[in-house]
Formats: sequence, structure tokens, C-alpha cells
Amino acid sequence: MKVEEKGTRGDGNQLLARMPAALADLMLTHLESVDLPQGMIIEQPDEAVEHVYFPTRGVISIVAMTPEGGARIEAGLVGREGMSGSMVVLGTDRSPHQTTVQIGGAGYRMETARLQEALQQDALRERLLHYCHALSIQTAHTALANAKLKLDARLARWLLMCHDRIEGDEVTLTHDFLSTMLGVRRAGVTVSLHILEGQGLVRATRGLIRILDREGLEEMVGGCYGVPEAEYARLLTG
Amino acid sequence: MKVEEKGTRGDGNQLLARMPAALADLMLTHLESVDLPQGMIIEQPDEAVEHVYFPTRGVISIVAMTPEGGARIEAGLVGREGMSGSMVVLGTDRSPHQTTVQIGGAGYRMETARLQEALQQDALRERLLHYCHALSIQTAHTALANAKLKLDARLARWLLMCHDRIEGDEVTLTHDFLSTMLGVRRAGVTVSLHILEGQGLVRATRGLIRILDREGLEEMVGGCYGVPEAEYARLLTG
DNA sequence: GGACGTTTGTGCGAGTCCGCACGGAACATT
DNA sequence: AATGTTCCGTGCGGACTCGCACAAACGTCC
Repeated sequence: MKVEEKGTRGDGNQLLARMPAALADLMLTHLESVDLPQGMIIEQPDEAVEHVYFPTRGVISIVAMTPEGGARIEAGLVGREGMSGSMVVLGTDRSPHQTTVQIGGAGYRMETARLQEALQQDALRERLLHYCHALSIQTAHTALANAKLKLDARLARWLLMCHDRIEGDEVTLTHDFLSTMLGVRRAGVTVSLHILEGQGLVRATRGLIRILDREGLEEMVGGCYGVPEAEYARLLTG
Repeated sequence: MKVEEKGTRGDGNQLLARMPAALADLMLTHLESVDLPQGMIIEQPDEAVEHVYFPTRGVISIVAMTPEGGARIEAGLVGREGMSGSMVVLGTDRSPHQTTVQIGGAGYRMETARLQEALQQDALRERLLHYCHALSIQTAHTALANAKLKLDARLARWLLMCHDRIEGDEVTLTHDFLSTMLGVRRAGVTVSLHILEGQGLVRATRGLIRILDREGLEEMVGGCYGVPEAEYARLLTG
């Protein structure tokens, strides 16, 4: 079960890959291959997490919410570049957020206790803390986007972030799902998608969005895309 | 220069207080007392931070921005319950955010390198990582508030968070400052403040806002206030 | 006490998004 | 083929915030 053995692009989780061999071995003994079906709830607010997940395919969504769940918004997006359960790296086993599988896929998981042990290793801890840093930058820029961007641009930003985390150019999601992530009306997503389609940036059909023009999308988002990605690259790539 | 020696409520930084004596001693040898004048820039985007700050009075603001600075929004608020330079705790010496002193005060500072050394101590690292966790929850809920709340409520939330971090009930800030933090027009802040005043929740005069009714403010914000505060209390208080 | 800069109050038209609501289209099941 | 379910398209009035612009109030410095 070597994480990086399959040859095609993007196989394996990028946090687990690029790790010193000794560490990789340590991790591998505790990693378990799992399926990540769409809709699976990975973490519930204020409940101890039993496993942390390292996706290799699919996208996981971290959702901030009020205690009663009256308001919900996506605060973080995780794909094969990251992991769920960042709070474990930060020394606690629960958080007030909910974490779900947004786009089905697969990955590895590890018992929380095993990760806590492995975090004794300085090199591993450093790498995962760097990821927590990148994730917090992502959240901050989501706050920025929520405050300053129009719905079209926020949608474009979300599609870009999602595109970074999948293989190919097709996102299989309904407008309804997207509206929850962005915290807007479903109908608003429909209209905004039409705008993006009108610009030739995407092509949407029932339950599926195909990204046609990444650069066009980036242009539409302006400076609100790219900062978290650059920070991730600085600390965790290469 | 003992951190907690002054007798009045709230003196001292709460991250530094409540620390095992051995750790406190370790820290104290490296802490330096400093003034935090309003407007002081503590961290610049993508520049190495030289010191981390532990306020005892005043409020520090972490601002997420686009690379050109075209869009800015407050992503985090830090008072005597916290520290600047969380990215150092997460293993890097820079971030794309800007950090400034929003309300003047005072505190302690420490050279980044000294903190990096001190973080070898498990107990200190754990405590500061817990703080990073609480801070990231705060940022996530700012994203939530930016997406879902009306301006009045966002303003009320900001005032509550600020009130938690100061002594007394008076916030000395202009509408213009507030508008930058909330990412809205200055005139919008003026109008929203009138609404809060109309409800008897605050009293505003030139450059000063007095909080009259905390509970009323909390009610106005709904569930979007309190979650990060509870998480902080769970991990770092008592 | 007059001049200046800062801060606050107010107004107006325009744009965005909301809540609600309904019709139609695509797919699944039987 | 018929039925039910999910998903998407569209419309309308209203609420909120924007951008712009100007006037009034306050404080400071000569």
C-alpha cells in the first residue's frame, strides 16, 4: 500500500507524498485505504474525530455553522493536497465545524490516536502545521471573498479551487449544493452560472459543470484567487 | 517584569498567564515590554516577522488582502487573550496578511527566533497551537458572518468581539476605521450605528462608541457570535 | 477667533441579491 | 408508458448596500 506507487498524475495524497522515507513508512503502517462517498459526514461539530482523512480523489468541505445550524458556509476546501482533521494537528480532537465529502472519491485514513503519536516526529509535525497555516489562509481569503465579491466571482473562485483539487475539468455538483457552500439562493447560482457560460468560461448541464477557460475564471475573480494557493506552494510543494 | 503581577482585572496577557511556572520563567527571560500605538504595523504581507506580540491592552487586527491591496478585510482580532505571529507557531515566519494595531495599548514582545526555540517545549507549543486553532475558528466565523449577516449585525458582532478584548465599555474608533475592517462604506457604518443606537445598544460620539447593552448586541447577532469564544474557553481558560 | 482638516450626518439613483413561487426538463422507478 | 422525484430556468417585488456627493459638526492650530 505505497502511497505514491501508481503512476498517473495526481495519484496519492500530496501531504503524504514528498515526505522523508522514514516518515512515510511510519505513516503507512497506520494508514488505511478508504472510499469517500459523496455526502459522507467526516466530522460533526463538537464531537471527537475518530479518523483523519487524506484524500487522493474527491473534495472535502469544512463548513462553519451556528450552533443551531441556522447559518452554514464553507470555510475550507480540501482535496488531495490536504487532510481533514487539522484540529488534531493543533492539539485537540474536536471543532465546532462540520466536515463532509462534497465530491466523492477515495483516500487514506488514520486513527486520531495514531496521528497524535506520529506528530511526535518533528518533521511530520512541521509539515502538517504548514498545511494548517495554508488552510487558515484559505479560510481568511474566503472571508475576504464573501465580503467583497459578487456572486459570479465567488462562484468562479469556488470552481477554480475545486478544479485545483480534481482530475479533469468536470465538477459533478448540483446548483443546490453549490448554493449551500456559497451561502446563497439556489436560483442565484443558476443565474450566475449562466453568466459564466455567457462568457464561455464554463459549460453547465444537469448536475455537471465543465470548466472551459481557467484563465478567464481567474480574471473574473481578480486578486481574490491565488494567495492561499501560493502559500501552499511555498511551504509544501517542492 | 512579571507578567501577572499587577492586581487589577485583566492585566497581563492570558496566553502567558495560566502557564506552568517553569514555562513562564522561560518565556519571561525573552519577553520585552512594549507600547502598541494605534496604527502601528506589526506584520507586513510576505515579510519575515521579527517579533511576535502578546498584548495586555489594546486590539490588534489581522487583515487579509489581495496582493495589490485592492480588497482588504479583517480576518482576525487579537487582544490580551492572544498573540500576533501565529504563523510562527505554525512553523513559518511570514504570511500574506497584514497585521496592525487597531486600538492602541501595550504588551510584550519576543523575538521570533526566541519563540521558535521556546516552542521546543511541548507544553508551550500545545498551548499556542490551541490558540491557533481558536483563531482559525474565529476567522471561519468571520467568513460566515460576512456571507450571512446584514451590516447592522456584523457591526454588532465586531463590537462584541472588541468589547471582549478591552477594559471598560468604550471603543475609540472612527466610522472610517470600522468601515475598513468590515469592508463596507463609511456611510454604511454611520447608518448602522444609528440603528444600534436606536435600539439603545450603544451610544456613539465622535471617535468613540460606548457599549450599553451587551446582551442586546448578542441577540442582534444571533448564533454568529460566541462559537469561537466558546472554543477558546474550552481549550485555553481554566 | 478664524482657518483648516477630520469626522459624522444625509440624500439619491443604481445594482445586487433575497424570498417566494411556479413551470418545465431530465432522470429514475415501476 | 406512466408516475414521481430531482434539478434547472424564470419572474417579481422588496430589502439592502453601493458609489457618489455635499453639508454640518467638531477639534486643533495658529
